[in-house]
Amino acid sequence: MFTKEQQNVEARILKFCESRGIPFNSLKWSVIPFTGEWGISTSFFQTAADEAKSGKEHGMPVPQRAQEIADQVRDHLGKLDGIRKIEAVKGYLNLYFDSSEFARRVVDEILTAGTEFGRGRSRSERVMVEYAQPNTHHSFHIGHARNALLGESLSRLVEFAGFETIRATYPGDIGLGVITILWAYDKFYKDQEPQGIHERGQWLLKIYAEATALLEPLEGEAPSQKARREAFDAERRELYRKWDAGDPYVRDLWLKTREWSLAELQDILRILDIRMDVWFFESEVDEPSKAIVEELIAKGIADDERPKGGAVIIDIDEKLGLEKEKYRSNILLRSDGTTLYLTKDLALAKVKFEKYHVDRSIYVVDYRQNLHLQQAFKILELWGFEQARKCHHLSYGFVTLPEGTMSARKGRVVLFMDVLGEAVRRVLAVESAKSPELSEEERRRIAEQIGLGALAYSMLSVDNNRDIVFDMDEALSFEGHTGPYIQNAHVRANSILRKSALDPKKLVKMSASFNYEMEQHEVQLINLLSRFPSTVEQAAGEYRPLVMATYAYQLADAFHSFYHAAPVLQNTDQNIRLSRLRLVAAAKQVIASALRLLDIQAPEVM
RNA sequence: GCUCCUGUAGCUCAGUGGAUCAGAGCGUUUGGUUGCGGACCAAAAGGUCGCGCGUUCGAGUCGCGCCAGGAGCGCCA
Repeated sequence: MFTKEQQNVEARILKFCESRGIPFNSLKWSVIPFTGEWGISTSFFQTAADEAKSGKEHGMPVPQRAQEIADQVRDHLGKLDGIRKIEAVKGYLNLYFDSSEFARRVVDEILTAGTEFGRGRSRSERVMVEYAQPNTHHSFHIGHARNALLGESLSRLVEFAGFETIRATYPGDIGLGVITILWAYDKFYKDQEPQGIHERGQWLLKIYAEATALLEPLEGEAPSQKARREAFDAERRELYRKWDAGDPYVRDLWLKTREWSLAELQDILRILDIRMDVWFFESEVDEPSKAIVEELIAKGIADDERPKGGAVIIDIDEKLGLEKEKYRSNILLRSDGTTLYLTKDLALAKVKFEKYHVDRSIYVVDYRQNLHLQQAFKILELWGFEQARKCHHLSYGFVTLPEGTMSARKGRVVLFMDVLGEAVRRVLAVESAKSPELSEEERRRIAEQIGLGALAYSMLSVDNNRDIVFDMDEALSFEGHTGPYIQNAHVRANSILRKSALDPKKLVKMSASFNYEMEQHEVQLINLLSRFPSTVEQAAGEYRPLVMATYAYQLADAFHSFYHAAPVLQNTDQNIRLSRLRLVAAAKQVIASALRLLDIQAPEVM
């Protein structure tokens, strides 16, 4: 917002250095750490160090010389337009803007742009984000929720940063796990079907746990037990073979139960306010992926050991000519010719680029699949697929429970719907006391927004590569560094605006000067508001919703402090009152925008 | 054995391309008569940033080596 002033100053510093024979690299500008005033700063340590290296001796340590240069530059610059004060301290040059002018510019820009404030310039690149890849025939748990929230927040960030964004989901609708459930369902529960979308989905998860128990070797099992287990396993494998061969009975059974899971998934995506553009299914890329393997074999990249009773193998390191093991080797087709997860990912990548014409493809998948995805990308490269380099794995840590890893096989999972239910219960307990005037329906709707806000924020306020140990009390906390704290700032801002009895549209058109002695918290709030656009860019560029989560909290924190320190409606000075009302409107706008980028609702009351 | 991730306050975590941050929340302690909504605010206490070398004018931040925890490594996804 003060780029013109900044460029002007930088040009003058360059000229000054040239005239003194001081070596000059471009300057790095940053905001002055909070001092109650707004400005930018740069330092001359690098300049002084460069100078020393170039052999020009001043007989003083670098920091001292940096301070000397800063002093000289300050004197040289003299008085500048739009700059209220220049100071040289500890090797730094600080430029303080005129606070009133700065505040006016920031607030004007936000109110004029509205929801568009902070949006990046539109770019030609098309980005696909793939997330929400739960297996069907299971149920959506809290780990899937982290993935979905992370992917959705990233999508919103990338989109808002100016890229055309395509959201893609890739449910694992086939594979040995799915077949295992089909087998158990057909064998033990044929033709049964519980009522209710979520009940039905969750029931499949129970069947899965039961089935794996039957199929896993037991400690010291008797010969008869072993025989039974092996017989079951043979049935399961046979079922998979039939599915692969397109057996109508198996396919029908598969489609029917798959639909149960998809209905549940769709409902959860609706609850999370996620609208997918593209639905990929593993089963769809199953056949195409076999064709790719044939090509890899023909090109001599993969080795077909099936004639010898083996599988189709690819030794990536060898083909890449690497001495040390890095990508290792893997199986592309089982010895019976069926595909694996890796195989299908090859075909999927091709579809993404060729059918949807994307320029960049982001995979939101937890870090246990680091090697898997590296292998997939490298195989594509070996195959000659140029866009393999445009594939990025957004690796993140997984969600565990205090008692250990979640395991669908062991039935040890925390289901998303259960957490949501608990969240709503907890919010309602607080809400009925705080907002007795709300209707039952309204209260319920807001409770869900707050509960989901708490959950989403707890997931997104931790950096990608860290594991989360899920703790209900922590995830659903409403106080302090939480989603509801931020939502509450939005509600308070709204409350002030509502009580002002001013038409919001009118308020936007009015002007206010901020030409009074501002409170420190007021300046800090404006300072943070001005940083929203650069925060969007950083978060999107680094694929890190955490950056936005941290910002949103800081902004809400600044607003709460402002709220207590600076009276708005009670202020008798009409100029201050109006300036602050516009500031509150701007803060409300940016808090809402930041929350939206985190896939968190911004309620008007709570 | 190889590869990757993590180690910052009692706990959960921030700390962007080095300097102008050793920080936030929770918990603990203390304040905030009516007040724009107390899901809040103000304040106190609390850390050799796992350890050791190295690079640099300067290292939670970069490099290397250890230690500790986690993850992955051919017919699961």
